[in-house]
Amino acid sequence: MSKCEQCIVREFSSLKSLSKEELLNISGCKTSKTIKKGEVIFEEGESLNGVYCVKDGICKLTKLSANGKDQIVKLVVKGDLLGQRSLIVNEAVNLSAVALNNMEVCFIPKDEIFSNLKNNSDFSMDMLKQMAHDLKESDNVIVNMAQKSVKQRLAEALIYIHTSFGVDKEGFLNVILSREDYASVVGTATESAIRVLSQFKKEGLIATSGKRIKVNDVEGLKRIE
Amino acid sequence: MSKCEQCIVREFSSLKSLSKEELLNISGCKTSKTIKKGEVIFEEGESLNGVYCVKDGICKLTKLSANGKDQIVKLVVKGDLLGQRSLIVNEAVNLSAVALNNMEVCFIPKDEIFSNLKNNSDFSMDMLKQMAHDLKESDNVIVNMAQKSVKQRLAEALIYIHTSFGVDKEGFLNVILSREDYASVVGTATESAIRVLSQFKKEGLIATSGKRIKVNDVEGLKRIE
DNA sequence: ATTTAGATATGATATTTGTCATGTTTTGAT
DNA sequence: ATCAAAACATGACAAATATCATATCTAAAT
Repeated sequence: MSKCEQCIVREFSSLKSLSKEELLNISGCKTSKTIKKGEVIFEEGESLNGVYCVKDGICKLTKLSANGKDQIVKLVVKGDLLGQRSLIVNEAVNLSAVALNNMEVCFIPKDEIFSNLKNNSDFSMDMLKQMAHDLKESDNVIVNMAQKSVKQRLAEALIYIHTSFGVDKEGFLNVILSREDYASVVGTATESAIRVLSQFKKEGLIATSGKRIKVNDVEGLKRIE
Repeated sequence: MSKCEQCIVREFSSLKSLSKEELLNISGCKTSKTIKKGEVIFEEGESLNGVYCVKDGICKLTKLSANGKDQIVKLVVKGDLLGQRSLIVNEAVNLSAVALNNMEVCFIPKDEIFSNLKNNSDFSMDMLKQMAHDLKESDNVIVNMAQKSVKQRLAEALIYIHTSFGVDKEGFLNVILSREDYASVVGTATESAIRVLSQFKKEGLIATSGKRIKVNDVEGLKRIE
């Protein structure tokens, strides 16, 4: 079993303040897991007995709305933890996590996290910082949802994915979402998302090949009203 | 100067895990402040050197959107802390705080908070819990904004204010918001908010007297589609 | 290579929401 | 009590978005 201490992901994650001994403890009780594209890591309402540390791959966090549609609340990458929020308040998770490509995750049991929170104030602080950051992001999302048009939201989603997750050798976005997923990110009907993407394509702001999307003109997307 | 130890607000707030000594320290360096209805406590972009503990009154947290409209992100009551998020990540505040009625707040300097975070893991834990809770709330708001109609959002806002902040002897909501504020809570045009409220009134779901609103039929509001 | 379900695309139309104009009511200051 | 400014209200219309229908494309399974 690989050691957490040597995991490249560690330096990006909230785990960076843990000492060698603490990391060894985690290594000893963690379980690695491979998750295939499309598979569910956990589902809204489930109780988790620990957190997942994302070693590789990308997943979406979704929440089921009253009208039966899924809303994508966040995209999660390498280095992020999954499930820490619900662990801390000791509740069932409020979001579902679904892999968007093949993933490598490590499951770290609850007790391990709590004992480190209790004994290592730097770790607590990092966790606090992570949550404070997430909270700020959430505030931004709320304002965007409330005040911007579908076109603007979709343009921003494309820019966000472009800059945060990067592109492959051909220039296509590394994160591949279905049109339905895009609709679910910006909170609109699938047809509306398709229409707006078609328009962006006509205007040369993006190019597509199947479900792969290439962002040609970030500045142009920023100017969308 | 009044002592934090005796402050009724303490038991509701994240400060509840602090020891007598820690509270005495805070008492010694805190400053009490009276804030009048409509006054700004802090503005988006400002740097805070501490947090505000709300002793009495209600305020709104708003964020200016790119189109120049304010979005109300959260309503804050007795017992809540203001500014802890920005303190923890050491950034300027991302929201403005404006009093909705006369308020009593205490300002607690940064160092005091940090030293307690470092030395009292229960306090850190309470802070984490508070943020985890806020994060869950934010997720819910995001989904509602993205998936529900203005009518539904306004109905839910009324229910939320009704149940969370209560009513006066005559049955009117304790929190008095202008129509513009309601629009800003649900993310719509002021005229739209006015129209929907008028409709709710016609349907007998609410009653109004000036800007005061009485919720007559919570169940009816829940059924709004 | 063929099939076929699912995804993407687009038109037609309905519904929701925003904007502008204008009138009325409320509120607070004098 | 009076007045002005702000808040509230409502109509008419425009724009954005959703919904339904249907056609085409794509990718995975046989």
